[in-house]
Amino acid sequence: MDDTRWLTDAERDVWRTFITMVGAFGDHLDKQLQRDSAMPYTYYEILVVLSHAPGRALRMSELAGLRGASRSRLSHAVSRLEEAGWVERRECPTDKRGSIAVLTDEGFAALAAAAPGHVTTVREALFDRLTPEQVAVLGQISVAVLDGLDPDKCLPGNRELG
Amino acid sequence: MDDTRWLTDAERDVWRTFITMVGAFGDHLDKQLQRDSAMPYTYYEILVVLSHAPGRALRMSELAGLRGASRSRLSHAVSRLEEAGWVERRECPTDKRGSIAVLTDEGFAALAAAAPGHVTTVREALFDRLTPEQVAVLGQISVAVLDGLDPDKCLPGNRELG
DNA sequence: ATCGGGTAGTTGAACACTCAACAGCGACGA
DNA sequence: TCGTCGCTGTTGAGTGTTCAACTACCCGAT
Repeated sequence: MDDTRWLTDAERDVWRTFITMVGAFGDHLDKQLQRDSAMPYTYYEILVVLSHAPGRALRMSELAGLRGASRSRLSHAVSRLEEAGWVERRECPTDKRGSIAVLTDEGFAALAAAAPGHVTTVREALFDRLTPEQVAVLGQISVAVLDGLDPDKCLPGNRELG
Repeated sequence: MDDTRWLTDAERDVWRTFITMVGAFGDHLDKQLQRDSAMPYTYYEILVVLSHAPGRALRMSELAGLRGASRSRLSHAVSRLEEAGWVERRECPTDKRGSIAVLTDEGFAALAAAAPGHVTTVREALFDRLTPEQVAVLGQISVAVLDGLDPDKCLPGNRELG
């Protein structure tokens, strides 16, 4: 009664290499940002998204949607970023339920200071190690997998600051 | 004074798609295992590695090395797995500093029960969505990136149970 | 023998994320 | 007007990870 479609040996090799790479790569990214800029990668991404928004401000739920994060997670994160002086909360004028996260000048400066090291890490650990063809295929793979995970969003490109 | 090699537009698109995919895919994996088998993915992997070891037992540091985890993380994790009755700690006969993690029969049963759902999730979310060529390139990419992250290990294949 | 440096593993605090519950507000219909 | 329902955002508890000590032990050198 086992109708599970197990992985072939070749698939298993790819799978284990892939999942190990993803873990090690994520650790590498996080450690660099934590060491050089005292922020975890997820917080960096929040600052990036805010920095691209008009007025460097976004409703909490929009911010959560753009980053694929839960409202709870974002609320906790913004509280931390507020303590650091990088983000402020404002009331939403059109909807009293809402609250708006605004990137402060300090937050933008912290982001600008963190970006070169982060982008360099990404380049050295990823793009410099791949051929242009591999990069192209990686993009196709990512889109294909993402499409399968749900009726998805957050693909529209965010410009600048990697 | 900016000698940072920034990403091109095309690279940035690939990067954002890739990092979003990795996050969403990891969440997907974790949620499935947590929901169906009450364990996080990292614990599943510990059980997998133990199940392949001779006698289903490994020194803590070997286990940590094989899974790319810190000793601290592994120690906490094994404590949890011990509470669940899935792993036991034994003293190491040849080195009194050491301790040995042993997979219990219950732990093996839990792993066997969790494996089909997990493998099915991996297949549906990843392999079923890619062409054989893309899978092959994904393997190459993973090896290339992993090679760059440090004088690496943990590539030797682990057989069975995905 | 024992001293010193390195290794193995554990611990507790701090941090990040999840989950479930909650309060507050908007929108729509009776 | 008044409910009701759904949405927004926050909160606190529980879980997992990291970091920095710390203990206990092995090993090699003097």
